[in-house]
Amino acid sequence: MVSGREQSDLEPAIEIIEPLCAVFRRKLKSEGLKYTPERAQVLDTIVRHDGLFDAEMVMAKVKGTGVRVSKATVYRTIKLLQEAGVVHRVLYDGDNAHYLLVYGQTPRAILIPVNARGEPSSQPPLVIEVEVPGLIELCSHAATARGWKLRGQRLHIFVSAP
Amino acid sequence: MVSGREQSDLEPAIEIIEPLCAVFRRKLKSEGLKYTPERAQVLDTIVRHDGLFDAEMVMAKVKGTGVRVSKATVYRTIKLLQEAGVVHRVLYDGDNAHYLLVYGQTPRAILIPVNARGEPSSQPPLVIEVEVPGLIELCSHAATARGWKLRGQRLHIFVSAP
DNA sequence: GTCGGTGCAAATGCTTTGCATTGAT
DNA sequence: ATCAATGCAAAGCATTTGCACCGAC
Repeated sequence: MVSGREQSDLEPAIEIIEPLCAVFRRKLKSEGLKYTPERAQVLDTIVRHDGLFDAEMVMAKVKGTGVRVSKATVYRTIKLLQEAGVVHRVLYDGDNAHYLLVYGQTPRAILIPVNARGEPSSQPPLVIEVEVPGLIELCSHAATARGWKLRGQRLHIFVSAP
Repeated sequence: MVSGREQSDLEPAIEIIEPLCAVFRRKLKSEGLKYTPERAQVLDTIVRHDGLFDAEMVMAKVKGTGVRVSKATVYRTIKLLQEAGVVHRVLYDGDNAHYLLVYGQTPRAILIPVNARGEPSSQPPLVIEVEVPGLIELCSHAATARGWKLRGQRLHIFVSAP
């Protein structure tokens, strides 16, 4: 039980929307782009959504707010957010792209439900925080040993019903 | 320098094509499907290719062998190979699906070159074997703790030029 | 008042599918 | 001989783009 939280899946978002918004606005300004109500609404919707999301989800949630945003703008805004480093694209099955809001730390792992054949199931994937001791050092070593620089890592864990 | 190997990128494939082919034929037979020259050629081409591949690569390589195989058949065969557990689909950027030949063990990690912005670069990803001590136990624990069974895991390591 | 932004619809590109013909068992 | 497989071309689908009008700076 978490103390002092009324709406557990909304509160965390509120706390981080300001810095994220600041990063986004800074990126826009630095490129002579504009902070429009549509872009604000898309970012807000994404921040309030916990876990992975895709363009369709954002479309649907934005529609609920009364702000009208087109498909094209959703895609265009997500791309801008990626460039700002606020959103990462995560592909975990064959249908469509999913995205992940990141603030500061990159999340540790994604649980991806699959069926017995290893095909993605209809269940949504789950972003989890798994502490893998020494993982970053190990990845960093693997990268530098091959002449690269580590930019990030993500662990995909495929799971099925027991 | 590897001793006793004349064609380093072809030899390993030769050793494993037989068991893989056997698995594939067993799967086909068990479902009343047929082992056709086209399917044989696609599997052979994939086995001879080291690392990740996509449909286009297979198309191009098959074309070089003289056996004529259509795009549709390549896709259909890859799907069958996935069902047989011989090929895994791996998505690492937004353009098209890539696949990985697996025999026995699941490979450890994939190095994914990205640019400074985190976007996928034009460089092809690299399948590497990284030993992460305790990783499987850790994934297994993360899965079972949430009521799932571990089916596999894959580490994506994002790298860029130093 | 200027650009850049938006919505719409058309375009794109990978992947899948319907259908008539071909071929493995 | 039968029933599935193939090739082709058309269909599907997520994502992108061109363009005319709109609005943030």
